[in-house]
Amino acid sequence: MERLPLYLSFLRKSEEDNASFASSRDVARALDLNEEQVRKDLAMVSSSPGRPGKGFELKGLIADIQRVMGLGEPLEAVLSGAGNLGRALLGFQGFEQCGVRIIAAFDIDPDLVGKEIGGRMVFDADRLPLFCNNLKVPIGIIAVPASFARKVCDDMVEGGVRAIWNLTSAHLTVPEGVIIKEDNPAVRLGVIAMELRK
Amino acid sequence: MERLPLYLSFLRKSEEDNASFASSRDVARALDLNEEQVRKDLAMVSSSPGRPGKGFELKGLIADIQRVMGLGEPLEAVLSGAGNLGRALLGFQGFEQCGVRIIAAFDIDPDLVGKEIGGRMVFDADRLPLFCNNLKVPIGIIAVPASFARKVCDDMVEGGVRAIWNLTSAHLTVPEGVIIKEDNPAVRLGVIAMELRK
DNA sequence: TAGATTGTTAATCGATTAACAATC
DNA sequence: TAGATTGTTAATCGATTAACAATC
Repeated sequence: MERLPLYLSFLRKSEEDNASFASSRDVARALDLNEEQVRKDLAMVSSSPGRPGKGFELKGLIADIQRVMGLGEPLEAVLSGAGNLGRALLGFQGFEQCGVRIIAAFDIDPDLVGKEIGGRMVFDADRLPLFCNNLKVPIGIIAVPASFARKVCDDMVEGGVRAIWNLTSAHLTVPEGVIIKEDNPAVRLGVIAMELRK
Repeated sequence: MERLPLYLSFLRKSEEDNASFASSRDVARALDLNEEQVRKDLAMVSSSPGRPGKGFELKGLIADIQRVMGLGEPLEAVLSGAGNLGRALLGFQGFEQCGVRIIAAFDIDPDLVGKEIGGRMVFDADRLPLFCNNLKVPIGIIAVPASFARKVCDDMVEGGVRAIWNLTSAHLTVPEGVIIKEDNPAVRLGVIAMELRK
């Protein structure tokens, strides 16, 4: 699944170069992947079979990947925490390309509440549960200091959010049925360091 | 490997609570992991065997994990890009706990160069290769706009950096022997969205 | 001795890689 | 027909999970 966005961006680039077919080998080389793996992935998502000797028809393949990724109708997300990390996310281009749109931010800092950052309004953190409930927001992003993560997570669950992306160093437990993905930056960098030491 | 920091933080907490032993089950429950998996992990890193009926001795286990993670002598890292994301990383507590210390930041913005952020100096981006070479910095972090990522990556390789953490949406190819880890935020959030759609 | 928890060995699983016949 | 590339089937691999005898 995590390779789909990579495929998509490469295939779009190829299309701009006026190509009309792409072979697994082309894709694999451009993205430093295994050719067989790419072939298998593309066969999974493609609705029409690839043409032996030529590859996959670009237009159809791009449409298929977009369909699988749910593009065109991005899922909405709220962001809690409008500090440096939150602002970085609000400024990030590319979420829409991956099927997600951040529609609002929340913070407890009165100086930030009411401001607009990257085109999105910052609301008072207290209003997060009601906001999510009313708008049926399915995704929550936690970008607050670790000590507030537990509270924010609870608020999101209360608001009916179905998936949470936790960027803090706090470990969060959520009720059954809620998806949580923890991306602790320190852990990710730490793994690189450990690989280096070996 | 990515579980080691989690173990460490839980074990430290236990130690503060005046416990002297921790069983695999205790750890597994606290971190929502499989008991057998935890046992296997701990057996891997622990220099002294666990005590059947009691668990692992906290003090020794903590020391062992720290040793494996290389704590006490964190690896040094440079950060390229002192925008919102860069500043978030500079403010992040917890990298040291994972064996890495960011020692300097680099940016092309003259308004930022010469400033200090989170106790680290911001240097002109041009000076990155020389800086890394002189100080034998092993790790580089890329937090610039995607369009600059290729150039920054080349600079880091030129500077002798041996591992790169790429936080942009650009796909980077590096020479053999250099470790690269790509954490495209849009991809990570996109995967969550795809899981949600299923 | 009894109970809890370990370490080890085997089974399972999903993902990746390899091999090769099918086909445009 | 020949060549390139596909789709499929089997082999490999690493990680996780399960089972159970060993032991403090």
